[in-house]
Amino acid sequence: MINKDALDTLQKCGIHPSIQRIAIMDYLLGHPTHPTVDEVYVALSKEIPTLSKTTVYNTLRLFAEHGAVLMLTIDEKKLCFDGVVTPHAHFMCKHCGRLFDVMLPADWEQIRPSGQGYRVDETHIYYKGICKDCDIKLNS
Amino acid sequence: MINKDALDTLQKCGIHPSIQRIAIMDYLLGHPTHPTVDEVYVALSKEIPTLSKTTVYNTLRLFAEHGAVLMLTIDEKKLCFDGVVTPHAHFMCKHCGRLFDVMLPADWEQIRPSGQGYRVDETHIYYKGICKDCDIKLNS
DNA sequence: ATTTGCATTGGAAACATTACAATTTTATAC
DNA sequence: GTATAAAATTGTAATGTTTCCAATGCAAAT
Repeated sequence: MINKDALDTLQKCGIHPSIQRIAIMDYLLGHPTHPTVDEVYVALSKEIPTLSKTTVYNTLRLFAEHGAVLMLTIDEKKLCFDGVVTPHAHFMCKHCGRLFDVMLPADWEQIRPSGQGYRVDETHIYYKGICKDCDIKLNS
Repeated sequence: MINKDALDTLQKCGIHPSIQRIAIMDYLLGHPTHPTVDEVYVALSKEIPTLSKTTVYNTLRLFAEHGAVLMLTIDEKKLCFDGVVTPHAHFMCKHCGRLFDVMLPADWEQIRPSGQGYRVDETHIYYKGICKDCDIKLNS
């Protein structure tokens, strides 16, 4: 049952399930490539021909508001979504544009701005540079 | 001479100065509030009535490419610019939307993606939550 | 079966960003 | 200082993305 995880995630986050919502969550969980709204829309249009892009926008925003997905604003040209919500950081290759998940030391989330009265809900860490593949290509 | 710092910055970054470029850099240095393209444009239109928004776009992109300013993609609704390029982190208040500068944790440079062959050029750290002012307002 | 309240749809509108050709400004050479 | 070439700026048009909204569809509750 491929949709089981998707449904579980929605329920755990208090999001009312629907065909579209399950399909979108399922797509995110099955494609950990940080897709954009358009990528999700194009891919799912095949299974759900009536799917509206507005629904994808609404649904992904809803998911993000409920903490069911992460909204990534790393690349200024495109907004990406990540179905993996366990704490991790990202690396964006400035050459190929791909976005990678990276592990960080276990305690990095404890690092906080101190003494200014900020109530921190989310910590975001990302890096930009050149990935391994592109580094090899560029040096050959 | 208010424009001295702006001119110095441009020259240090190898950017050919012009009236518009100096004014835009001067504005960023004098307004550490992380303005958007539009805010810069509206503010500077008063002094330079012929200023084109295209110029503001081109100039800020040029600055960012030369490392003269930081492009901040923290808020998905708006792209902001920061004239302070010394390493620091940011805090965005989800209630009032303001963006604050915060000190980086002392050991931020230790926190790196390790062993995956990534060549890291930039490190970005930011937090989201509720700022002191809004926290007080919300609890009263 | 009817009502009520969300969710979805699709087209239109709003908005942000970029492309480009014309113009102006600045730099360089004479 | 003038002529020439190069670069920067401008304004409009084009593009692309995101949101709005009214109509429709669906599902749970009575």
